[in-house]
Amino acid sequence: MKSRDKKTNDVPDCLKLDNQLCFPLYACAKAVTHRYRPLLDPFDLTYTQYITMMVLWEKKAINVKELGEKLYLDSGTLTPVLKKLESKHYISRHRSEQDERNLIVKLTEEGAALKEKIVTVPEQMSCCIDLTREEAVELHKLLHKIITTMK
Amino acid sequence: MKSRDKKTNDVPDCLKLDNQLCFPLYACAKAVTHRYRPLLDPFDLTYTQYITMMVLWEKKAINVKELGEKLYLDSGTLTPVLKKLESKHYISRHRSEQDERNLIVKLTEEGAALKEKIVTVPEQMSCCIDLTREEAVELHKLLHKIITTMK
DNA sequence: TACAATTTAATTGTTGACAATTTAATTGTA
DNA sequence: TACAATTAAATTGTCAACAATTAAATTGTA
Repeated sequence: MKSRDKKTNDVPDCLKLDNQLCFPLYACAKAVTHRYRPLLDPFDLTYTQYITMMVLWEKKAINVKELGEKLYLDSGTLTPVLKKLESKHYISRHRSEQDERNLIVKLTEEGAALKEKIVTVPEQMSCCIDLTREEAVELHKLLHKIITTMK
Repeated sequence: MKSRDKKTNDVPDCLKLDNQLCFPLYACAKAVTHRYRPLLDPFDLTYTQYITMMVLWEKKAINVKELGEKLYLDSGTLTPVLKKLESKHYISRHRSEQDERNLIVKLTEEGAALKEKIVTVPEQMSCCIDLTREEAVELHKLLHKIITTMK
């Protein structure tokens, strides 16, 4: 029924969009990110800028490399994101004095203060993801399993 | 333990990257798409081009609107993707004679032939996603639940 | 110490994603 | 029929993602 050669409409099952795991994953990630937009607009943040801020709320100072490891992003993506956040006065960017290769990113007061206002965002998001607590935990577990084995 | 106000390191739990569902989703989708790259390179296809071809292998002719509904993409994304696929001679693009607003996308012979060669790709992918059959089914179910409730 | 190797960010170039707008064709209706 | 409203795709502009390369600082070692 699900072998490679079994065909309906002369396409192997494994080449059908809906039989793949990757496509729902891709579609779902886009749909969720999309939902963030109206929630983040009032704070003048994009989703990528938001997750960058999340790292900083947990860790006041961090360099680009370490930030990239947490977010799975490289400096090519992060440099412009960080410059944007700096221009919004949410973060500061300075070279480390010990090692000038490192760029240290820090929250500004304004950036730190944002944390208090923005807690409504994850609350609103979890509302519109219509899963039970158990389903959410299960999904989280499965996603992490893939992420760790992929790395 | 997981209330909004419960804090460790003075960040509410709900604002921690790893407590969110959206971030693992985003990270996982990127990791999987990334894995496609070396598999698709020999066919000179990007992931987006690949899923576009998948729709066409199932449905020989389709217009941009319908294609966009299947892939959750708009014409702003699809127009350049389709032009690229056309330049690679995998598809043809023609206006419908009945309604000139519609652009009809069709497989070329070369594009149709690609299907036979590319079946190894989903096979290789399913190998490197380290889930049991049951886990994969469960993940698929959960993702679809989110996608449908989000739309 | 000198200089090769490594490390860190930034830059460049390509592709993707999407909002907002534009253009052209078709449909609805006064 | 005339023309307003709608529809489909393309265009424009912005941000994101990532490979590959570059520039600068640091580290390792002959």
